[in-house]
Amino acid sequence: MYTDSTPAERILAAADKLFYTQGIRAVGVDAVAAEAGVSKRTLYNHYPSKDALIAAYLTARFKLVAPSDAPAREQILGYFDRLERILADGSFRGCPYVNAVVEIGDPKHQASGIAVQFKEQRRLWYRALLERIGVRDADALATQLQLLAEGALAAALVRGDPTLARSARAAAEVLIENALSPRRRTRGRPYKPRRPSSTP
Amino acid sequence: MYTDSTPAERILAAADKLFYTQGIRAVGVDAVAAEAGVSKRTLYNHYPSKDALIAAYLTARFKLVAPSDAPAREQILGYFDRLERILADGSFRGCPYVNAVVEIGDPKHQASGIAVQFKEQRRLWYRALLERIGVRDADALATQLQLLAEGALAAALVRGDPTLARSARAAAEVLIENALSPRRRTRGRPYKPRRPSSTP
DNA sequence: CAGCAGGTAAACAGATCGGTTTACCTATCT
DNA sequence: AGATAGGTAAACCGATCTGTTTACCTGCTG
Repeated sequence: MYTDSTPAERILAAADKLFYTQGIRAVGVDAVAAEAGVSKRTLYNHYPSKDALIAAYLTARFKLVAPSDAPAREQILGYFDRLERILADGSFRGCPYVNAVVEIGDPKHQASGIAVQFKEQRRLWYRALLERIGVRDADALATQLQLLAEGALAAALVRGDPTLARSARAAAEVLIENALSPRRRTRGRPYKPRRPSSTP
Repeated sequence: MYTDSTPAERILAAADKLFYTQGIRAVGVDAVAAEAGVSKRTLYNHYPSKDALIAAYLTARFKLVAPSDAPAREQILGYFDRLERILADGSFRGCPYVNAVVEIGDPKHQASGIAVQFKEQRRLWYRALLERIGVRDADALATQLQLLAEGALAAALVRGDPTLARSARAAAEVLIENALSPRRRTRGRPYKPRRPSSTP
């Protein structure tokens, strides 16, 4: 398995597959070595510890969104479309960074730092595109769009429903639209007398 | 510790504390028994297996949102305010249901079903309130608000930033507002068939 | 050809896990 | 008083985990 590549590459590919699909704690180094078709000794020659292998696994997942010259708004919404396909994939098992933080527990672990870096990098990707669209407060909106995507990942993991990406996309459209249109109303909105609460 | 209560209660309280703050897989049954001030034999008398204890732990966390006769909109936004306090708490460690699904991995495990039930129950709570407000498509909006809350939990776990709850709340306000106001025509922005973009 | 870097296979060490068993103890109820 | 239910404490079992070690093998390269 994973022939035609260096041992280090095969080990990393095996770790990626097993760590993601089965969980970091559920997979032992023996299983990674076996999947890579490599002896345990060789694995420890390339990665001094399982923690180092975990860090390498997370760093290798650190892929930038492919740059595109499509309209910024389309790029953002296209990301949510891609998300739906990711959620529908049978091997989807949540966000690898969130999972790593959950599984490892220790916030001092290197994995947590890598996760934070990844999330911030992606947030800046949103923000740059939103600035090109010319929305109000691109920074705050970037955070909100990321919350939607993050929520879709977590919720789809629990529910197994890929269409949640479409819900997130629809919400993202509303938020972007709102940040484009002229301010409509001040925050403290007048109190509307509510109906008698007798009937739920 | 946990005196003045039955053994079963003490065991459950200990499991809740340890499972949530340190993770399900990181905590052994010996640790739970010790924390509960109970022998391992007694623990297994009350819960036949660790899996059963996990299920009991998740079920016990199954708390309804306290019913209130405050205006529905206030209740929803108040929930996001409470969320910020939860995220700011030093012992916050993410959503216990998502964490359990991630840590256990197996979708056939009882814990997954409990998690799904909890999420759906909460979604229905949103939906009932939204219907009282009289928004368009309360069902879809309930899902979206839940995505925001879920995203805030996951993002705050990796970033450690409680103000993400405020970002989620602001987004929720916009979405609710949008679902209340009469349909707006998109300003000269005709629908364009979306084109899938490439890799993450 | 000699040497060596880097590989395999497998045993090993020490720890921890879920779960069981043994032996003993103590409060309560008829 | 004596049986019983339910508790403690601790040893034990077999499996599994990370990481190390031993012994051997193989393909380059000077």
